[in-house]
Amino acid sequence: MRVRLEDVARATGVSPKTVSRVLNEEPSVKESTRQRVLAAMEQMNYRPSPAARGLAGSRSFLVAMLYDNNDNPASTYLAEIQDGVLEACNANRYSMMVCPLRTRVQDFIRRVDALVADHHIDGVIVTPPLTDNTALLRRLKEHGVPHASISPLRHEGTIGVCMDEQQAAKALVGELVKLGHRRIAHILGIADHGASRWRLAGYKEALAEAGLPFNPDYVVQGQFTFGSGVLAARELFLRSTLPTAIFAANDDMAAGVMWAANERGLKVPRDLSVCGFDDTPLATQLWPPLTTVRQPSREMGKLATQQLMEVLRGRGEGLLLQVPYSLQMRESTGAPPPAAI
Amino acid sequence: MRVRLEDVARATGVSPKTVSRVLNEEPSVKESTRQRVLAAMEQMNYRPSPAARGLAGSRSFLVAMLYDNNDNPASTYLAEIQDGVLEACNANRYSMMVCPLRTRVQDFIRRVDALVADHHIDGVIVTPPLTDNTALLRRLKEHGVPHASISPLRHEGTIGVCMDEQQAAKALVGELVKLGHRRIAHILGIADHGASRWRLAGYKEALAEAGLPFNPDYVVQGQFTFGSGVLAARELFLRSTLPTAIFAANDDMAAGVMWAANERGLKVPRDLSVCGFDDTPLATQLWPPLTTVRQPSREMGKLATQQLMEVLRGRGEGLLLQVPYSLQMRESTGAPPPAAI
DNA sequence: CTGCAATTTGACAGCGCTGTCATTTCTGCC
DNA sequence: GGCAGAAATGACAGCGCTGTCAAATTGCAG
Repeated sequence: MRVRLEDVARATGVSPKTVSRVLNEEPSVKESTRQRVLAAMEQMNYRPSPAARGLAGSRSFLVAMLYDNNDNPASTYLAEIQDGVLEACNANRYSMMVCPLRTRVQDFIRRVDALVADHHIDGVIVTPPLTDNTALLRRLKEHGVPHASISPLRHEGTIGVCMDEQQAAKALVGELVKLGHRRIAHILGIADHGASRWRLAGYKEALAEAGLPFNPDYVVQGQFTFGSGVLAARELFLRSTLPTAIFAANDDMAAGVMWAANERGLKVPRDLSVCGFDDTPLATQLWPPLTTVRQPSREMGKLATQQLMEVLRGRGEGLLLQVPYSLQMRESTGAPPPAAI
Repeated sequence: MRVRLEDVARATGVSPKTVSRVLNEEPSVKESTRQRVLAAMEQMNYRPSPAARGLAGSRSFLVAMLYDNNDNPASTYLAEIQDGVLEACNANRYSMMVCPLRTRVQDFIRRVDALVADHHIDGVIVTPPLTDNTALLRRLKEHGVPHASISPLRHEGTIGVCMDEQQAAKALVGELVKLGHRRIAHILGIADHGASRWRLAGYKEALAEAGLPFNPDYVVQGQFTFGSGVLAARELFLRSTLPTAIFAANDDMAAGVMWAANERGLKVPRDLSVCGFDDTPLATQLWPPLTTVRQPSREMGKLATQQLMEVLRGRGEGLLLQVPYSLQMRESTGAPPPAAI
């Protein structure tokens, strides 16, 4: 029926344990033996049973991807990350489970316990904003489960992948300045998300560098959602002097700004320049196409997972990689209206 | 260390096998015994080991969600379905794996074999367009793995969930007719997808019912993607007499149509009415908001999974449920330009 | 009460693999 | 050529649960 490790052992003329050693890439197997075993595995189409491995051994070959189910970042962002994580998992013969967490629910840490205890998870991929949830991270540590983070707020002692979002935001706002804008507003993301902080910091930095004043009236709170972008824009439109450009902390909110601009009869970019952050598919589907910062989410999921794999395979400590950003200057930004200068 | 089934047995004063029976909801356990066991499980916080259950028993408590990775429908659509599937799985103490399949690759059926053989998958959720992939379905049958489908083309002998898309499309196009449109174009989805067929059929039916001629020049091929919507619209704009309304087979293509309309300086809905299908988040983020048909994807994922569970639990055959559609008449549709009548 | 079938419970092996520790085989070197 | 030590391999138990089948218990008609 099923080809078992024992069958491979018999076919090769070695003990099951030796086959197990080959399977797990353990040292101290003679090269010639390893080759014979590998050949037999290949020839017999041997596929180890994850259940048996999980039961007998200390590893489950399972990785969980955790994400926040309340303050859900755009689903496209998570979908892309998931895709990358999955690819890296499969390439390393690991399986992936997805695990939405409702951090607002007091009990959410129990879900993590259950996940780790039930499935014997080997490692975890943590996505924003969970990357900065101390209760979660502490619990993972207690369980002894290693994790890799995607865009974590704190960089020390963390592995995974990040992007210099502050620099990117600064560069983006710098471009607005170059276009001639002097009154640039910003829509914040959810308060304690790293993304919000960095993007705000980059915004401030760019203003300072351009010698422009930081005007608190031009900074309004958003929630990373489309709807919050609409509301924030409406609020900005109440200012006695309108901004000539709005930098929203992500694309969804930028889309909301453009929607609100349409609602108010403002033409983008003639009357108002708009830019976002992330370069989700939405960015190029809007009219006019949205100026934004490309964040290679899929790649980031993959890289973070690869770093986790390094740890799981005991090949090292794992690194916090930094991926490059790239500005996507598109048609939603342009020179400010002449009257405004 | 870990609470095992044996520990619960000892605490209750019964044999491990009896505890196992309670765990698996098997019949022929005295009610009083069941209660005592359940109480002990609860009190000791017993959590069965999936690995051990999978190894010893015939069930793995694992469900796989399959999706096509070439002709990828909008990721938001899949993300919503996944969310629903996951919810239903968790509610039934099942775990879910996601499994992208590249059907264009000759070898894709091997991936299915591997999935089923390795993980001993109990059941499968199949999403469009895999729902109609005969090679896949045959293979699942050979493996004896039951599946539930989401929006399958063929309804006979299938369980899962569907929507009367043809009726929905007919109703939607009917609304365009009511608004006064006489020249209504349609952008097709990928040829052999059920969604494409039904939506085209509904379009034709509505035309017939309104006594309008079916004009092949007004039906162009799309691929369900935003970009293909742009191309299709540009093609329609080459017609000597422009259509006054375009019904795209999904929202992404409809967004493409609106983009192309902007590009050509056509104002929606003044010069052109546009509508789509699915009611993805995109629909309300466009300007003007898109008229479309709401498809409750998340709910559909959940319902299909529940039907699968019925089968897995041996409680019946499972049904093919039908969920209701609902028209979302928004601002992308309006009366045709007076000159065009 | 007894006998027999139906109900409820338990003993035991084994699912396919890995951890531990013992054993064998191979080195290099005096 | 023989020996210590390293390298390679194997024997065996057992991970936590369920399937099979046998045993004990119960219910009920006669």
